[in-house]
Amino acid sequence: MTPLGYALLGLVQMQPRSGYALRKVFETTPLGGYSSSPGSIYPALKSLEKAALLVARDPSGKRGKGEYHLTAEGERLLHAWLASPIGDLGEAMLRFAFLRDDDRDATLTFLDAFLSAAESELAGLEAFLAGDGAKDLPARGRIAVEHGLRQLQASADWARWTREQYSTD
Amino acid sequence: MTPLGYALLGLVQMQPRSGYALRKVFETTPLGGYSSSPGSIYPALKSLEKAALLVARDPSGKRGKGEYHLTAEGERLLHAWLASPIGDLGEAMLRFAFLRDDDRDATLTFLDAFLSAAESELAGLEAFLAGDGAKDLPARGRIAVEHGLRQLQASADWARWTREQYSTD
DNA sequence: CCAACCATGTAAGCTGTTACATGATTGA
DNA sequence: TCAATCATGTAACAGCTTACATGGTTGG
Repeated sequence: MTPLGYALLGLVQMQPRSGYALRKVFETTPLGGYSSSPGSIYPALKSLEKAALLVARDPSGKRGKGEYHLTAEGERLLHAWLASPIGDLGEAMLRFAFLRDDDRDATLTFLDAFLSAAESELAGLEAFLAGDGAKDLPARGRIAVEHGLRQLQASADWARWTREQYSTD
Repeated sequence: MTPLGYALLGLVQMQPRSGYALRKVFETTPLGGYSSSPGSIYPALKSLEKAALLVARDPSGKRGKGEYHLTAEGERLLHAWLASPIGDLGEAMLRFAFLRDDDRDATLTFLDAFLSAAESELAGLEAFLAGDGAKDLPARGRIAVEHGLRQLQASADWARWTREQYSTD
């Protein structure tokens, strides 16, 4: 399963949509970073259908092939993904976008894990700068790494800020 | 040309290196994000060689195939890339890492362009949040977009901070 | 001498990009 | 009626990932 696949499952879970409607979401929102154009979305939908994670139903009138719905298996897979340990921070943000709105516990757990991951990556970059590995990079490389540090700090800040919004205690 | 290709050209321009040495750089620095393992690097080197952007020379002793050097064409292409207009910010950071250390003008030009690009993306995200496009995203989607805003702000801050370091006036 | 590292590759498979193709329907 | 948009696809190609394969050399 690719990120695009999970994004499609997540959008369909929010509400059943046709392939075209899904395509539009990617064209008109920042989700667009995960795809572009029919050439990726339709084949991806087809493969999700073949894997029995989605089904197309109820063509209204005779146009198109109807709207996609999650199968039980698709739902299972989506939730497993949402609950899986955090690896890549970018993928984690995609997951966050599809976390259930009402599940405060899952949200807080996620944010804690996200924060840990960001802090651990931060520590890694700092160790790299402190060590001698940086000698293989050009002089500008260190400044580029500084950019990475700031990005990770922003991620960590976001996690702390968001956590406060969600914790009622 | 892929980002990996440019990264290889840039590293070779810094100093001639063998395929193995290049591989090590990717394994031990944050540049690793652009590649992984022999399966991508060696084929990429081969294609750069076939395109006459790199040549392997001077096998010291009989081990390996020697070190890669830039051809005139390779150097031309690398510099064209370094000077090209900024599209993707991630790719732009890779370029920054390989900008010539002594070229203050190019650096300042780059940083200005980078800042503009970041600010323009910021404006885009803010417009998206203000508009009605956000209705297609789940509730958490807006908070995820907030993360994107913070990332772009961090990029813009980095550019301003770095610009100050480099401007002597 | 044996493990670790030097050093380079190949092959299968999946995904995504780009570009093209098709036909229906709606609004001006 | 003509352009735009709805709606869905296919085909060629490039690139990366994973996994496997192969030998030489150095250090303990």
